[in-house]
Amino acid sequence: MKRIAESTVRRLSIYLSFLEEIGARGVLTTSSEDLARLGGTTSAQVRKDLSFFGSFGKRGLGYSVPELSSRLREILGLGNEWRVCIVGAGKIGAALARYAGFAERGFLVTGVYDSDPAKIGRTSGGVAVNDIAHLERDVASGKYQIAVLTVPAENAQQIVDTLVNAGLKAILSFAPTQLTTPPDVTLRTVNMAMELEGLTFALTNREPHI
Amino acid sequence: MKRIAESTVRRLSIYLSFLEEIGARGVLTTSSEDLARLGGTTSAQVRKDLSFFGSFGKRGLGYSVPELSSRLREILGLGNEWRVCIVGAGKIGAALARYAGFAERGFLVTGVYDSDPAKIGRTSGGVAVNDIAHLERDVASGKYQIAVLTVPAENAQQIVDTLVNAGLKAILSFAPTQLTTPPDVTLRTVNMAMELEGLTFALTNREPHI
DNA sequence: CCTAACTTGTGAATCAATTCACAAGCTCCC
DNA sequence: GGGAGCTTGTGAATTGATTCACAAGTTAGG
Repeated sequence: MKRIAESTVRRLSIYLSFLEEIGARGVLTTSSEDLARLGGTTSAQVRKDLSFFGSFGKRGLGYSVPELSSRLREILGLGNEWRVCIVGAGKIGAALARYAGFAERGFLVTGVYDSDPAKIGRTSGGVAVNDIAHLERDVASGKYQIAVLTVPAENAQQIVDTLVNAGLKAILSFAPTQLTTPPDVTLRTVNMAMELEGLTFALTNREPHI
Repeated sequence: MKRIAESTVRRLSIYLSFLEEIGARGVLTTSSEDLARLGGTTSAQVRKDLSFFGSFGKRGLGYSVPELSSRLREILGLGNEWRVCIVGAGKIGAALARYAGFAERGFLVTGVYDSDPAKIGRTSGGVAVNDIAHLERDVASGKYQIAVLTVPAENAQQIVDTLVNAGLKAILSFAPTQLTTPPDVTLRTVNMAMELEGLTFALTNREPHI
């Protein structure tokens, strides 16, 4: 299969979330035009995005909401459940561990890891906190498919290396630093300071008014 | 000034964070090659990114670390402090309110808002929680330049509309839904479910092995 | 002062993503 | 059955971002 752009995958997520919303309201069919309006893009973009994966609509009619939902869930790999661990039992780690949105989408947080002896053995966001010394062993044994990193920037790369060594293939990092992984390991980074800087850039460099 | 791509702005943030790191270690000059290596890009990309804003280096020599840092801080609008409010005093809101990374960069969280009477009057992440009924008034009076939204998807668009009405120009949303703003209001969205779906897409659609 | 060794800044070329535009297919209704 | 009215799927065209490649500037050393 041809390489799919990250922007396309992000839009598929958006389409799916709308399909589920209108599906829950009982809507049975929709069109690329509807999906575009709700997702802030164009109908041609929607059709092009979907066309990378097949042809799911009916000309003249549009798309079946349940069918397209189910196809997108399949494409996005949401058919089965995913076991997730959170590394770093700080405030953000705890908030994520109990974030309901994860469970709804089939992401099960089944372990939290930290290096602080004061936290090990307690729970964080309803999940037991384990000693980070066991992380490599647990990942290697296949206990998790995805790791979420909420650790300080200083430790992040070393933990990534440990996870990669143990065979993990997918990491979501909240550490405010640039990380590197081998090409077969997917890494996504959410950097809040960077997002805010995007805003202050816009505030600073905007035309005074139109 | 010509329109700057969002990807360029993100890279400027990365360059700045490296410049500050090596600057703190006493390094005085660097090159586009160094910045590229650390930031996971190419030296031509670094030079092109910088060229949109001026010419900050010396041929044959490279860039002065303190000077380029200061130029980038200026470009990104980090010269002054920014007053930020957090709307939604849940777990994530509280974690963000006390996130040290914000203060370090000049982002001051000076107010938290919520609609839950049980939370109003208490503190969240060390900041007083106000009644969301006062949000519009406070924004309109210029108390904040940036709002961070950590509210459920259902309420998010309505709060965005309130903020826009009150004259706010920059919003960072953690609500898992697509939001719309007028063109003169900058909105960035961080959607954790979407990030995880990017990972499962990769896990599901990857070549078995090379 | 002149050459060698670097590194920037930037047009031109390439590569990637988005938009256009239209043939083809489907449904409904007369 | 046939035409009107939609909407998809997709090559072609366009727009946008990245990479190339090299002239021009800088330093160091003899």
